[in-house]
Amino acid sequence: MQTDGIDKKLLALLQDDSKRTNKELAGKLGLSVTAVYERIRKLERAGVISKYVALVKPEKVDRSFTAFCMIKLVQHTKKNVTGFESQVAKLTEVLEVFHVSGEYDYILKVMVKDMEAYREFMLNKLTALEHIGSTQSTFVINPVKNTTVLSI
Amino acid sequence: MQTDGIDKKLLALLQDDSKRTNKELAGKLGLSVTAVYERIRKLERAGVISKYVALVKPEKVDRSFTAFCMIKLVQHTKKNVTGFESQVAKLTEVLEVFHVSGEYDYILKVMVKDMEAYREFMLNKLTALEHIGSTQSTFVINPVKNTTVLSI
DNA sequence: ATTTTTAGCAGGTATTTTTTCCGCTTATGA
DNA sequence: TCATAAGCGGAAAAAATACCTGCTAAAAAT
Repeated sequence: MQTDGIDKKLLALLQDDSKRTNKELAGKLGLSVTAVYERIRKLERAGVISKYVALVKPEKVDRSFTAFCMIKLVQHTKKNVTGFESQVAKLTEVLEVFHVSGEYDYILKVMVKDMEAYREFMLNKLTALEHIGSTQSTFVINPVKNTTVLSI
Repeated sequence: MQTDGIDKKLLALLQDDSKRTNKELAGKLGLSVTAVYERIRKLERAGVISKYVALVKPEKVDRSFTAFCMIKLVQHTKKNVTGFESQVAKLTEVLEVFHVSGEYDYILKVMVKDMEAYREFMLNKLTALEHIGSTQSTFVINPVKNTTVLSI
């Protein structure tokens, strides 16, 4: 499918606040409510919009300690890779996992309550996984920006 | 405010899919529609739920090339830091910016179309910023997990 | 060049959902 | 023990979504 300028604006608005009503969107876009409705349905069906979610403030639920954990595997067999990936993806403290180029194999973004919780996470959850060679942790001093918005 | 077990379940459900109706939530939680409605309002007012957003699939809008960019500043004066932070936060290609401990000062998550777009971004946008000492880029080979859900 | 087809949109309506109101019950504290 | 407040359920009102019909303009076909 192709997205025109109106679709781009619509996506920007919905990425910023998905609770806007079709009426409000129609006003901002200069369209009728029906037109907005159909454009949104089309974007959903095409998979451009993958889901709608509520975002929770980390500090309100004791998850404001963020760390990046870089990981090297011991050996890169296919079995090791898929095994490690499926296991690490299950850890709820780990919000993001990326297989990356460079010195380390994986970058993990981990969110927990505090340093003590991070220590426990490393000890009992992460290093309990098989195939891990070495790790290196980098701690977030200040989250300057953290958005889900893709500017299109 | 304090959140009980039902609130935790409710937050889990809304973080997964904010389009669930109060009726559906009421069924899953064993409450009335009104009770669900009031719990959600309370979580919103307390700032536990910060916002509702639509998530867009990167590959559908030509933003599936992801890189982490580590940055060192030339000098750590307060002016440099706040200047750099406010400028880098404006770049739409940069979804996340963290001031971190360790060898580098900042970690950026950058999403663009492809390597060529990344090269242009580095050349024209990022290194155009003042105060940057050195950078190091790490490229994502495979995004294994990428969620916004805080498990509470 | 003319007709046919299709895509996108507006207006109206039915359906669903959200929001509000009211009263009941239970826990809390004076 | 009584007063107060918090949380909940049910019902009604308000609002939003989903659907239907028909119009128009652009694209495709003859």
